[in-house]
Amino acid sequence: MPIITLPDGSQRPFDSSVSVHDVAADIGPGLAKAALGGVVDGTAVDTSFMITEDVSLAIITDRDDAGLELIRHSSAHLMAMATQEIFPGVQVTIGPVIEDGFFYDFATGHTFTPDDLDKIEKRMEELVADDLPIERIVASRDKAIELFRNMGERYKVQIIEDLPAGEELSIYSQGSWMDLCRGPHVPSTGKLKAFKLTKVAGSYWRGDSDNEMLQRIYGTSWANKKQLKQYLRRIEEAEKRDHRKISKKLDLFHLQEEAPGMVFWHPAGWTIYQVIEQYMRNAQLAQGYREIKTPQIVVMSLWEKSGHADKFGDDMFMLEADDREYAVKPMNCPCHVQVFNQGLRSYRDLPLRLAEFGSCHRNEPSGSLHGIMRVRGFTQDDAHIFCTEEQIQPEVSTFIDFLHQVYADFGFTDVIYRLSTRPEKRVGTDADWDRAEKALAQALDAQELPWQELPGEGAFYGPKIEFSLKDCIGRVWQLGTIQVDFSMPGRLDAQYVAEDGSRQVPVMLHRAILGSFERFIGILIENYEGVFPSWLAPQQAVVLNITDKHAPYAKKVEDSLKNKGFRVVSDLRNEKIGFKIREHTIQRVPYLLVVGDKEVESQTVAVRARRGEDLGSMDLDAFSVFLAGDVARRGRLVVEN
RNA sequence: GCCGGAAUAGCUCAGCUCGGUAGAGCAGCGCAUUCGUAAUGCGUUGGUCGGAGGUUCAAAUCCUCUUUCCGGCACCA
Repeated sequence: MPIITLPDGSQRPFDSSVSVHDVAADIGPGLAKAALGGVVDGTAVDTSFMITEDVSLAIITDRDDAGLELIRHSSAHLMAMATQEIFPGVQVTIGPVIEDGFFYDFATGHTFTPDDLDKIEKRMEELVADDLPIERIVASRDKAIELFRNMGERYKVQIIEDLPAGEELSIYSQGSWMDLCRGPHVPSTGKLKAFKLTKVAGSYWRGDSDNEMLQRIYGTSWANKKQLKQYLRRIEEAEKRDHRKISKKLDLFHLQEEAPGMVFWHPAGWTIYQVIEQYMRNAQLAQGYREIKTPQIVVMSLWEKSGHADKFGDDMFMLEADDREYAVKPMNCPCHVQVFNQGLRSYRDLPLRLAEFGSCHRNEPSGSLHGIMRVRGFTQDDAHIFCTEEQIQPEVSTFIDFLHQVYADFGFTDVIYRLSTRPEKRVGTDADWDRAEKALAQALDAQELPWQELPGEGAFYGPKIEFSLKDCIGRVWQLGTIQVDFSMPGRLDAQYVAEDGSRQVPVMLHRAILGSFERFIGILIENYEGVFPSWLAPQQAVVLNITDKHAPYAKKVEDSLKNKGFRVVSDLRNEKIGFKIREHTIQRVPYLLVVGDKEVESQTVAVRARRGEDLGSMDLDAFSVFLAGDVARRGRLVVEN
């Protein structure tokens, strides 16, 4: 006699056990048809799930996120079925749901082409039209192994073999096709109404590059065609924000074959870079950092001593001169320890915060390069804080505050926080790690930040917090970080004299806020879609004359604003005003200052914002005050577009 | 690094399937126009088709190698 409690609190008693579908039908025929699954006491289940006792139940339809997840998961199965029908011999592996879609990894000698995707998609449509019921079968582990072995599915067998013995497994079937799967799934293939296969790519079996490569087909799937269309449009729009495209239009930088992964900054891009660097320099000074500059190229023996040669040797650019081996620095830390080591340090000097806009080079794998987000030559807003163990937590907390202040100035709010903890191979005692991880976790918790732990992902020398942001199409990029290091100061003989006169090894905190200027600017471009707030805009205003006779006045306006420190040019070309406005609007110049007879006469400028808004006429002082206010606001307001 | 795709004028792209002397728009340059808030008109320059080999009477087009880029995977100190 199960009594079922629905999300609205109402209760329905039943005489005997019922399926989720039965309950939906009892509520209404519309819901029965729309039901894709259910949530029973917090667990997602199929519509066929039998309820035998008192439970709470929510019916899942395509209006719920959970419904979309079912649709995507079942879409992955549908794709796998279609693929195996068209390409016999293809083996299935895994096919999970991902953001906005799904993928399935196949093992096959055949290479999937875009044409194949069309064929598979077509077959999927047919299978949807057949409205095949999707059924759940429970089998023992041994039976499942036998079943998939007979089907020739070697990868599935491996997956099952890794599950605990004696476990009951579920197998889902649709028509003649079946797959091992935890489920749940939608009740029939007819529930899948709007999907599209988007791309094919390689992927390693079990994510391990030592294993064979599989072929992954990605797809997206939605509740209806309209949603699918909206999604495709959203992606199309998002791709317009791509920093590689915008940088060409705005002439910010370029990359070329002769220097893969290294940026050629153009005047406009370098202006942005310089503004950011100067901002960070001032901000760090205010936070008690001291700026230093250390060598680009250092002999190998230092990298051997620091441990870099051993662990990252393959990624370092080496060179030889006068029979000595050198490496271009991949990181700044060993050099910073050299600065720390000059002279005798006292506990009174701690925490000592040494900052450098350090240019680093790493020979990153060719396939990992990506615009200016992942490059081989980059500059970090790097700093190392030498401190005592007791100072770790306050330093980390202060740092997080500082980072938030900086990100707010750049208009970033959706920060992803991650704490990477001790890896298997590590240095330092467990007690050290306990304290360091706790210090980092407490610093995050103290600010009530939502963070995710990445167990085992810490550096060998200590745990770290990563601060990441997403790019235009949702790829996550790490920008800021703070890492605790118990190892390097000792390896490189850093010491200070403690209060009791003993020699102690300091702890070192590695930290960066922007991460690298290159990646940060890449994210910034995509975030603003090239419409930079005034404080970052390469040109803050352009003076436009109506005809030649207004040129001297335009020049005067330009000079006057330049003298006040603004980035201003005048466009005195013999072109119609509409033409010039169009060009500079496309170039995203925040303010266009038009000068004609009226303005010369009244000694003003007619101000137009890049969005097209007419801000009216102002005299130069008024405009200067206005622009200065705009600049001072930085990115803290949502900018116009 | 691995799997797949791509590379043609400064930019965006067509031509490649089926080999027969390389094309458009924009930009640039010249001339005219002196104009009030997102494209004035006319004329015109410009490419050994990423690079190296090969097949062929003939290669942007077919084949091989290679570089770089793009999408994933792996990596990311």
